[in-house]
Amino acid sequence: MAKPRACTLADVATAANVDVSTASRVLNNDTSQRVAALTRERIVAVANKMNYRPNPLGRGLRNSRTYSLGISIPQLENPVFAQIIEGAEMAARKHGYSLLISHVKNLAEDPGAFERLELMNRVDGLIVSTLEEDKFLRAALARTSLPFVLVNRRIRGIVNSVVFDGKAAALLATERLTRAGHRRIGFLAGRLTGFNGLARLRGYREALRMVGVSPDPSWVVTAGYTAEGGERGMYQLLDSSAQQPTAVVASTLLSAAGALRALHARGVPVPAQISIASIQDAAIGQLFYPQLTTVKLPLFEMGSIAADGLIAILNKRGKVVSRMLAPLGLIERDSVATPLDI
Amino acid sequence: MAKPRACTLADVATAANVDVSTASRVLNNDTSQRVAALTRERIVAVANKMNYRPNPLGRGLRNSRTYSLGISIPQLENPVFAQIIEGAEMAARKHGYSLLISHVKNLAEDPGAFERLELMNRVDGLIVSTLEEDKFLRAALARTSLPFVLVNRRIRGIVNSVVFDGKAAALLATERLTRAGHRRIGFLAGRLTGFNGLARLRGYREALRMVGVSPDPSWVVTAGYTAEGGERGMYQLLDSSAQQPTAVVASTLLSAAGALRALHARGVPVPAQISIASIQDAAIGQLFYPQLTTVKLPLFEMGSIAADGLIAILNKRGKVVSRMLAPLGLIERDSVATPLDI
DNA sequence: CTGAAAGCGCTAACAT
DNA sequence: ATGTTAGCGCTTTCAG
Repeated sequence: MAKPRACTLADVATAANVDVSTASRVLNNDTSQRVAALTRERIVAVANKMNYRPNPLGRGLRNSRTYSLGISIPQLENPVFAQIIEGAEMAARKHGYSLLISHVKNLAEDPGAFERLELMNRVDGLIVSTLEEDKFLRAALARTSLPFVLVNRRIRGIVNSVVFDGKAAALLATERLTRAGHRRIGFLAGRLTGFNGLARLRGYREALRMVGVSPDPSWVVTAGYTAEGGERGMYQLLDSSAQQPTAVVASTLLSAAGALRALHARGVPVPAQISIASIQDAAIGQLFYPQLTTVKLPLFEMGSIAADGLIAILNKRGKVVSRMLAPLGLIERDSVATPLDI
Repeated sequence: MAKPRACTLADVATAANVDVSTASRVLNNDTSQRVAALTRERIVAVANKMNYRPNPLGRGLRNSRTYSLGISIPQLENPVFAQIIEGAEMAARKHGYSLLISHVKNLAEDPGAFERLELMNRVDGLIVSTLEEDKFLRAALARTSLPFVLVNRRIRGIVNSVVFDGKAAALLATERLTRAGHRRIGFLAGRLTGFNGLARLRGYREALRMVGVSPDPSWVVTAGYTAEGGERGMYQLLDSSAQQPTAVVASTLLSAAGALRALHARGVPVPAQISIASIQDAAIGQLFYPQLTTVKLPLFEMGSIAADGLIAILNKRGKVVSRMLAPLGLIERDSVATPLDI
């Protein structure tokens, strides 16, 4: 109802019969100087009644801060990133920060993306989620002097990062398959280099070793982070191996979906002939056919921890944020069955 | 490479041996006062060399503008909205604006969402995409004095809106089905009130009339905008009608996906026994099984036109933006076949 | 054609 | 315990 006329600190101060500086002190809980309890209450009351909101521009100009964080996301259409964004947004808002979502499609071709966020948008810090190779990420990061934290990525020499335990996640997914009786299990890797790719590969291998299987190298295939990659990878698995796998672990939801598409195209029944378990979950996992059995990841938490940590660093309340979160467990749906030939 | 030291207008002015006011005039193409061609070139050259970017805070404080637009989105996980966002972001960036994406889940429970965007984030204008009922939307809009444009929504008394031609889209989808020979066609409506719901319903009816069919009311079912809604709607269609439809038009991708799930659960083969055509397309349309035949919508364009128009209004270069865009055509995939009983 | 100066809203060092 | 003041970076009268 109340027409939100721009109400400034000066308005509040006048109405409360104090100087702006006093009002500022009170409203910022400045402890360095005491102010009479009565005055304080009066100011707070007036500010509330007038629905005062500090102008982030004035405040930002003064403090050289914008109270906004940038989050760089590689795929807007991928629902998995929506969870990271939601987590980051919630945490940012809790601290009075806002979140600028930036769709950074290709760091290799556009290495100035972060620099733009710094120079043009003046965000105070960066939450970086990316699928790019290390060298491109490093190059883009080198162009900015902004504090940042990596989400779902760990690279040498960069300490601020929030990741999930990829090995544990892959182990969970693969174990689900071995538990069902599978022994010839394919692996759709995102990439076979770097922390993320390697961790998941190790989890996959360990789960196989635990049941006495030494994985055939031809079962491991690079599929990238798209449905097309998953589809190609699945075809490769179907065509190349003498001993066709009876089950597949997919590194991401999208590659699992792509694999499903390849399987449908070939008329391979899932899970009757080939089972699939995916690392990563999102609501659409329930919309594929069959509905995907997945490992649920703490994506929301990663986003919120990254934002929390970044804000702590900005406010000198923290020095680093380096976390590895455990997967949230297995979501049993319909893409896993016992192998035919057991 | 270049460490982006914060370079201010004063720095540029000093380096170019002019006053900040002159530099400001040149860099803003201020035509009200002429400045020597030589000085102008010198300033521009220096600004480029120093990689000068105006500080949006200083500029914003002075002009009471933030040069940022807010876009309110009801579902972050729904890939369809990603296209609107991308369009809006592109257009905003082209004009030097940035886009603040705000996930507004529930306007009914949180009618202050837009007001917050105005007061706390100080965006200059709002692009509003929502699935809420008119009255909640109106209530939330009434709380803010920001200029706004509705995307994918047209309601009485509000002129700024960018929509697609829902009737044409529904017609396209339904016609695809009648062309295949279907006559008993169900319709999963989002809602049966308001511009959007009604337009699509009309398109559906018209397509049926064109082949001499008067639609049975029991074929039309309200499914909302979620997969769950689509699933429920499909069950309803399957169970309630004496004359079960041989095909279904879904108002949205998500409701189509939900319908698919219901059909799979009942063991109904798609498209052999029941065909589906969906209004709305996104990349995941190719990941469902069967891959969905859809009507492609100008979602990206709607986002960019909305942003363009809003910025024009903010800069007094325009008064209103009111557009209805034609659907982008039918994407033929695998969810439509000829009916069994023809 | 260019410079000087005020002021947007806010905070913090410095008075009182 | 509270007020005064300067200044963050920018644009825009107003002078010259």
